[in-house]
Amino acid sequence: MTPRPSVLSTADARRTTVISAALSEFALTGYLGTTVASIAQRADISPAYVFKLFPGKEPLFVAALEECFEQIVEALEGGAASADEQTPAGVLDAMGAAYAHLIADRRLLMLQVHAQSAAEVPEIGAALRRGLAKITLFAKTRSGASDDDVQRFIAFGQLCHLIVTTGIEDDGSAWAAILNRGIRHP
Amino acid sequence: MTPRPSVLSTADARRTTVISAALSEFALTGYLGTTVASIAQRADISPAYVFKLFPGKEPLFVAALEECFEQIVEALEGGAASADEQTPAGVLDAMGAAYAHLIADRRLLMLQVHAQSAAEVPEIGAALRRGLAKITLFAKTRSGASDDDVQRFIAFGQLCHLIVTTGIEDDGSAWAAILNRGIRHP
DNA sequence: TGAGTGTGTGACTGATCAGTCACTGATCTG
DNA sequence: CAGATCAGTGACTGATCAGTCACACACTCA
Repeated sequence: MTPRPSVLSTADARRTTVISAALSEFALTGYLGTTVASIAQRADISPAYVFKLFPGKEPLFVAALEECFEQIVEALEGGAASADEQTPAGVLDAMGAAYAHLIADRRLLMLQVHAQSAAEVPEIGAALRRGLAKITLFAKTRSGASDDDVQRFIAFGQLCHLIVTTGIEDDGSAWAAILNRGIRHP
Repeated sequence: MTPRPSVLSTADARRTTVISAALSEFALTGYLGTTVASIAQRADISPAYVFKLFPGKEPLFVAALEECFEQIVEALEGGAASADEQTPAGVLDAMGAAYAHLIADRRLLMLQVHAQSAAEVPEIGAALRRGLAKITLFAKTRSGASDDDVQRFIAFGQLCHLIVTTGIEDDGSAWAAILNRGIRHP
């Protein structure tokens, strides 16, 4: 794209850019559906250099997924901090609202869905479990809610993913309305 | 495989076999990760003939997904019929148990997960919505439960999908135990 | 029996893509 | 300034795969 890089970056700075580009691209087209070339293009570097920064496509996906979960936990932290009432229910609700707000652009949500589909790849499955563990434990310890409530929190998060992937947020038909009940989406 | 087909099948019978093979293969490796050749091999025919029976890979996935939802609704029907008490809660619970039993082999569950990941493909997204609509409406009308209860039914189904794709059914760690609470899996 | 129809395949093609390699040019250090 | 190190790329390869096509073999029925 840019004819010549006027200034060279450090490899670490590039890696950050590439992870961000990878997050966007993988979220759009999934693990197998995304080419390293498309990530490189979004990051404004050559495909060859992507392979010099990361050992392969799979570690790149894992890095993007880890970044994704980091951003989610951050958002949950922020939400919890700004909860009106610091009761278990209040905090959990505020975290739900923060999550709903965070996934407005759908990148973080879609990447999780694609990761589930690619979980047979050992490293991806492991990264998914680590992220899920982080979120679950954080929700539990930060809110102090019961195990049942935390489970429900995650379950409705998954329902939210289904609603978005199927694109029925604004579907008014009877069945869609049942699933959309009380789900926040900005 | 078989050196020569001793007897020819009708195209319709072959189509049924191919759809079943496609269901298994797509469930294992997803939409993009599955080759038509692997489906053909499982169905014991040549890849070329698969393309004579179906116009392409995508319609084949859609057919498999439709078969998947048909089997699920059937199972829910069976479960509901055998409910101990025909109250909304009783019927919904029996349907949950039937679903848990049905997805023991994970093919139907994994195909749904992969379909979510491939929902950007218009025909696949549409098939996914149709199936979800069928299940939701059936759960609602057959059980007569409240919208909230039906929504919860679907949400916990999605949680169940997450548990299976991440493989934490038998994980005893604290966070996994929270998600596994009271989830039936045979 | 022979022509027509339906079942089924081997061998190909054209495109795509992860990953490699030899190389260029910029920056840093002594 | 020398030479070492680091950022970055173009051009390639080897493999894979959806889809095609010409053809072969099996049934059917007049």
